[in-house]
Amino acid sequence: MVVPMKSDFEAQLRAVSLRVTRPRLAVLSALRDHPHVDTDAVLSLVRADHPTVSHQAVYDVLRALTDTGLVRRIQPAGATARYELRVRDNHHHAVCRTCGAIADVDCADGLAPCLTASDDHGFVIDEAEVVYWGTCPECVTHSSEGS
Amino acid sequence: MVVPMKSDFEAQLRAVSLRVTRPRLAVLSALRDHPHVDTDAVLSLVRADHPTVSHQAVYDVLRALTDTGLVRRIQPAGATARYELRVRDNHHHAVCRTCGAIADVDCADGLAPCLTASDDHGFVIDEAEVVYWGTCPECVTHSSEGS
DNA sequence: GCACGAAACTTGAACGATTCCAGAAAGGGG
DNA sequence: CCCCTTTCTGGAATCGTTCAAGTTTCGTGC
Repeated sequence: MVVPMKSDFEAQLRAVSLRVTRPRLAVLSALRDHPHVDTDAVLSLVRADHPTVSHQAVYDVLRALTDTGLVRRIQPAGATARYELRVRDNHHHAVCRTCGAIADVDCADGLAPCLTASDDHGFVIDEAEVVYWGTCPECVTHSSEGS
Repeated sequence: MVVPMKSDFEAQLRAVSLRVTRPRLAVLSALRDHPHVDTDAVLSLVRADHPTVSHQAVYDVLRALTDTGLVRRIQPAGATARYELRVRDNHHHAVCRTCGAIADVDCADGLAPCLTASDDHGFVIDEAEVVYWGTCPECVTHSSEGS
């Protein structure tokens, strides 16, 4: 298993000079077990173990973790923010227009596709984010059943 | 000039069976003159000519126009929704992390880059949206000045 | 040119996600 | 073990967006 354990999270936090706190460890654990969850789901998951954690703490923690790069924020248009543990390979996401489900998608062109814009207008680009919009297998099935 | 005129907007609206109303023409004009504006800016622009237009009307119009494909909604993570007149070439956007400025970027690979995910997990993908995150020329200048 | 039904607009309130604030608690270097 | 700073708690405020009721306007058919 390559799944990070509690102690790993502790090391990761210290590595970016963040204090090791219960809420933070709980959030990291929640994200390890449930990728692509939104803030509310994180809160529920965290409270399963630590009922006293405030929603504000979860917002603070998620912000601190995204700012330091431990966690990646995904925010498809029109949906609430979702989070996943940051992994080095820059993979992208397929988002279902119907139910909002998110799946990981590896880069088509090996690494960092389209990272170099043809004409960048002087922008200094550090990341290319790709969202594949479509319909997930389940919703495809359901909609075809209905026809 | 290839800029659409009022009469063109009228034809476009009729083409998608939408009624031709003053608010709709005003919104289209505003977007023609100011690409990448948010709802609030659209409202201001529209009210310059038609002071009585309600904010709700602008939301309705923008929704109707995006639903019918006349207008494209852009919603970078953490920012409010922005809109631009839909153009056929599927171009993408460079977004400044500092000031939120948006610039059009043509596809690096000719058309529709990365539209085919390597493993789509059964998703039926109809669009690949690419956001280039970085720093715009102005913010680059300002930050280097400060150092 | 006029009336009628449906679509669109106005006004105003409600809503959900996120942020701000002040005070209490807890991490961790000395 | 203490103190200072960071973090957390609780609650209110904010922002963008949407919902709802009633009125106006578009555009088709007479």
